[in-house]
Amino acid sequence: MSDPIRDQIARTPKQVGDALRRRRHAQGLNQRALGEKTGLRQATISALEAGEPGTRLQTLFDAIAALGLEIVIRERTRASNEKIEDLY
Amino acid sequence: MSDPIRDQIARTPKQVGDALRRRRHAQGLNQRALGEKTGLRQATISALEAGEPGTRLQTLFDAIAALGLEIVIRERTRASNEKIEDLY
DNA sequence: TTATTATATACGCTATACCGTATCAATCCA
DNA sequence: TGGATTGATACGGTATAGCGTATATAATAA
Repeated sequence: MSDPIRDQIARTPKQVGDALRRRRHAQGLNQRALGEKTGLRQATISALEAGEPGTRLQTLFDAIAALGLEIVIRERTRASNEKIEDLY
Repeated sequence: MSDPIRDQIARTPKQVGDALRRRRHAQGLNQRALGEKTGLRQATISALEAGEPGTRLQTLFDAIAALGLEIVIRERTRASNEKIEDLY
């Protein structure tokens, strides 16, 4: 089964931003460094991590790639429902 | 482990679009119907599925939610690398 | 505290998403 | 073959992302 530690479920841009920020910190990078790896401004990384809903998909995938991540699209599960709700 | 049938790996907006289109078809919906569920135009669904890189994150999550899906962010794996490369 | 680093925010600019509406093109069946 | 459905594309409009640059605030270390 999937790894609940390293697999981050996201249903909103905000949750995506939070997950990316955790990954970036785990790699010891600051926003400027990630910006350099992706060709994006530090301010753009800031907006992405803040969960700005208007962020472009390309911006997300630029960050995903630079952090060595990938996205999985799957059906919502009961288990993941519960975990998500715990966050509120 | 994760389900390779239902879990769709995406590293690009195009792959996201392809995955969403498969899910929509599996649910017997057309773009207009999904547009109504999400409050988006049929043309916007078309662009999302076409993998337009400028698509807004909110648009993605509107569709994700309407299709009963969720996103997982995880580290790239060797296995998933191979699967992705097989597509080309 | 003070210096340093990290992140958030601002301004003017260009590019483009998404809107409503409409049409065109392709696919599907009867 | 021909009508219906589906998806792609167009136009003028408004809203906003991301740009370079700069600064302000926040967090951390000395």
